[in-house]
Amino acid sequence: MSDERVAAPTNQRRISQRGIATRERILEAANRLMFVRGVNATTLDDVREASQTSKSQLYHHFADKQELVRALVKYRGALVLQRERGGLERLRSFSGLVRWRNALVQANSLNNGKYGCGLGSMAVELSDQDEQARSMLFETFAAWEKLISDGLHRMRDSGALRQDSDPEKLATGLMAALQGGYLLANAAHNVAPMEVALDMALEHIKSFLVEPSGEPTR
Amino acid sequence: MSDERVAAPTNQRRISQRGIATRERILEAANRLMFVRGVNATTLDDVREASQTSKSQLYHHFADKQELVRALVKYRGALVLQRERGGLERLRSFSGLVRWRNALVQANSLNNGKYGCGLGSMAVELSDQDEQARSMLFETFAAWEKLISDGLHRMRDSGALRQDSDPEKLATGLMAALQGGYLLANAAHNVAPMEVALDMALEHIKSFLVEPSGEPTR
DNA sequence: CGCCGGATGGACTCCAGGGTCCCATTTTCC
DNA sequence: GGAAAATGGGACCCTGGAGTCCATCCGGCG
Repeated sequence: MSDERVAAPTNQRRISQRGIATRERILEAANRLMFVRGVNATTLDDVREASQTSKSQLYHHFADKQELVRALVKYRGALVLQRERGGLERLRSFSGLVRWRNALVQANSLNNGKYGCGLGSMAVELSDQDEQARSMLFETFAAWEKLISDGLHRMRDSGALRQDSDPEKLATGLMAALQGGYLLANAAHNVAPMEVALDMALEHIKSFLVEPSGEPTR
Repeated sequence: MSDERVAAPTNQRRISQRGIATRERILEAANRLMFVRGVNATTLDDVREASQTSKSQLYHHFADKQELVRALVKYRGALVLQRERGGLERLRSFSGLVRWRNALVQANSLNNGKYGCGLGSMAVELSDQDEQARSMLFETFAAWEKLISDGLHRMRDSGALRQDSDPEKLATGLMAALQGGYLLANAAHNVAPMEVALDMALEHIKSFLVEPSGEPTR
């Protein structure tokens, strides 16, 4: 592709603070709306209204709706990774994982399980209709899983996890449990399935601890 | 709402063989198209064309698109449950679970992980925009999980599974792993994550077997 | 064999929502 | 201060796609 267009915030064009702020406001509004209604069910007029901007600004900052959505994928991905970095960067012990699990469950319980995972929902909605979005989401999932597997690697290196454990696979399993948990919780409007799913994954990881701290799970 | 309309295939109105066949053709086409493109990205004209019918027939059999979608939720739910009943009804051993896992993985690998689970995708796409669809999907997931937990109960009763195992929770965990696996596989266009996720869940169940058949997982 | 109501074809309506345009205002830079 | 570009407001255009309508066809039944 010799396409000059860059998904990143316009690079060569002069851009002011005000412009950046507007762009940010649009993304923030799109993020909120598309989180609760889904991408396809959210109209540009909704976004325009919620962001207190106008059509011309939407199209000034984004070529079309697809570009806005792609920008949102980046935006949301960055938010999630930033949040997750906070919770996982220093992961060194099993109890750290439990704390991480609790934070996710609590956050989701505030919505009674509704809406699911910002990334997971987009992945389902977009994977079959926008290859570029799909691949960005894939990358984001990979980065997220890496945060987890890095933590597990640290645990293995420090002797907490058995040498024959496979941090990458454990991380993938945990991520799948998380996403599946989000999905079932959303369908049920209830966090319970998400808890069960995460507990299963943690239990599985626990089984690789060098000295199991007591009984398997609850 | 004292609305008399019933979602079920028209009950009182007389209906001919030909009519039934047409209705079926429409659902079948909608099923196919919406599976690969998603519900919202599929138009009624697409369905009309693919089913070799006409607008008047679509609206003869379904009040509007939403009703068609709800009918599809039922239709697809019935298909999945029927298929799953085949694979799970006689589940009595761990190796039966493994066979079940393999069948799902193989089916999904035919698409390189694309499209995900027919029910899971709908759950994500519809849960936030159609309460009725959401609740039907929830019921279907519950029935599906019950097929699994019934099998696990049989295993527990026969002494294969430990008495202190919780078939319902194990089934939920397995379902979450399956759905999360579908989701990640779809984002990756690759079945691998689904395999890892299912293996994790099976490993977890294995840990409740009365006599573990060897080493934990691979 | 003619009648009736369901089944069907397909043209037509209508509007939500994506996308364009033009002019006003503000900022930036010389 | 003023030209040029960025930012902004919002009316307008236009198409896709949902939903309507009616003439015709068919098949079972008296």
